[in-house]
Amino acid sequence: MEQKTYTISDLAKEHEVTPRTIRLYEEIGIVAPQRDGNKRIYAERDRVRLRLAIRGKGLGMSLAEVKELIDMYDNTGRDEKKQLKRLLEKLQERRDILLTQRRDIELTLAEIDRIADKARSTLAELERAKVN
Amino acid sequence: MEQKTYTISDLAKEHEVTPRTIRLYEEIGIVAPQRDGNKRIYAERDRVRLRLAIRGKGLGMSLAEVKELIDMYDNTGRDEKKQLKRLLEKLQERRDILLTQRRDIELTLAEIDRIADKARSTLAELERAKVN
DNA sequence: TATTACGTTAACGTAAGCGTCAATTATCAA
DNA sequence: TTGATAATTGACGCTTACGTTAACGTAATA
Repeated sequence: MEQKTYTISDLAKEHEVTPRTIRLYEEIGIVAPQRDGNKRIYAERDRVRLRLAIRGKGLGMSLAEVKELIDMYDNTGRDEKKQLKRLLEKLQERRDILLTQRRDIELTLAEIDRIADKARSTLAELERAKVN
Repeated sequence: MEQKTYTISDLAKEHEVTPRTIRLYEEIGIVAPQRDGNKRIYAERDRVRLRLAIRGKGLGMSLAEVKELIDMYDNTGRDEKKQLKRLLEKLQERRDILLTQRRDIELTLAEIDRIADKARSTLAELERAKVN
């Protein structure tokens, strides 16, 4: 089975980030491309990890947190009990944070809808009053 | 109706931030306490805005974005059409972002549950095998 | 009165997350 | 061969969001 590969600008365009960003993520250890001379060759695995990283960032995680979490995704299997327990703890922590965030999003969405409704009705009044 | 007021450390403790943070938020315009001599006196309005700010931060907003959004919460009423339309646009933008975030949270939660299940069953196997 | 707690401003420090050159190399089409 | 295009490695700079002294004032309490 042939592996599909990507250049840095392939991934940059696809994810709407700059190459600089991807190189930074490599420095941190989020991606680990192969080399063809001095060109970086990214595998599907890198692509997935990049996507996960960007998603995590969008949720407010630091790159360090992102790396930790993503490494865990890859890490399943062949682990000692201690590692596995640690993994489960970490997952639980992140889960709690995500649940809090989801709740905060619901709260904020509700606020926004409330404000928007108000604004729309005020606007409608102005229209009726012909205050253009 | 008497107004309840708070000191900076009241709010700091309640929201688990340092006074330094609250003073920074004042500089930015998120809160605007009264003064008693050179002591800051926070009203309920400040408390609400601080809470909203912290919530927004937890969702990955910058303080500038937070301020913009919070100001809009306060701004309803006595507005011209143009302002109202601008407000509605901004609310829509933020709404879209929140919906994306919510979806990303669902995706991440699903991933976490998948990994956790796997880890738990691996752990159970190790237990059975008495590899302690 | 001395201590403790809490408040103030001012200023420097720092980690994160890139942007932005600069100087260079490699590739590919015309 | 000559550009044009894309890639590379530094290296410096910048913004955000605070932390962390320092140096000092005030107010209640022992």
